[in-house]
Amino acid sequence: MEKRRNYSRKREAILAAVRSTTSHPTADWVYEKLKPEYPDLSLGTVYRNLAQFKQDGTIISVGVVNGQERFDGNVRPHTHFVCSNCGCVLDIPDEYISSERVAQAERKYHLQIDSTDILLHGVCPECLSKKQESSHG
Amino acid sequence: MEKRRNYSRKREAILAAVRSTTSHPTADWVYEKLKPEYPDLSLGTVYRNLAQFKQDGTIISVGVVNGQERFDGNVRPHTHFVCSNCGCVLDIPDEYISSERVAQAERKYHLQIDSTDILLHGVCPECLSKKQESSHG
DNA sequence: CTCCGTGCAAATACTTTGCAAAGCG
DNA sequence: CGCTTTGCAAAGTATTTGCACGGAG
Repeated sequence: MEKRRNYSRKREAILAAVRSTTSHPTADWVYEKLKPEYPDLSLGTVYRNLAQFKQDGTIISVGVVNGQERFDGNVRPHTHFVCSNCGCVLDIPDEYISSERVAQAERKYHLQIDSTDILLHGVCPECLSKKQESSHG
Repeated sequence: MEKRRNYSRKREAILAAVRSTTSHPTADWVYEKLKPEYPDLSLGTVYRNLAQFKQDGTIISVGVVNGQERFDGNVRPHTHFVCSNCGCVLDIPDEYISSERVAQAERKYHLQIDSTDILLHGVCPECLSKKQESSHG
């Protein structure tokens, strides 16, 4: 039933790349990052492996930002912030919804809830300070 | 500065279509729904108007589900649930994050937060009961 | 030797865009 | 009339997939 999984150096590298950053990378970012060390790496492989990791729960998907899916190697519950100005994705360490409330919602609405994603949208600190500067001019 | 906005029967129809349902439609759904009454409607127009409504805050985007952006005519704060089995999007009336907590996060992390989206992932009631049935067989 | 993993390129799928024509004010 | 909106079709972009070959067990 379970599919056998062979070792692959590239797969390891892809996972390591996602885990190496808090930038919530795209498939293409991972590809570009690994390309120098793995010149024959192909984008399809990156996509295939990311999809597999995501399905396994080894990584999570933050969602699609500006048309590109963003991944996160940090699978502990936390919150994400997306800057509508520069498109960056930031981690917010706080967890705003307790597992009790999730369990409550499951009962109340007859759902099975597997994950809880919170996405805040707005302007990041960096973009905020740039805006302030320019408004002084 | 503000761009002038002309009346358009099709634009009205597009907004009405999104508001007419709680299915959190895609651009294509809106297009197909209006096509019979507006045979010369084009998909590009639907995309253009949805983008505009979203920017105006007249509608909101639930996010991208299975590669397609889902919209919602209900702009009051609420929560969304996405079924990983059938892809449906359900409204959860509850609001899990108070505006006080949002304001707190803004101060704590030096952000400007414009919207708070909560996306629960799991299995919807309908798919749950189907699974139960089939496990009896 | 037998499957799994991959490169490559083609195919998909959704969304965006340029342009000329039609519509609103 | 001037600016907005649209249809149409082409282009753009991210992602997926088929297939033959190289690699792990």
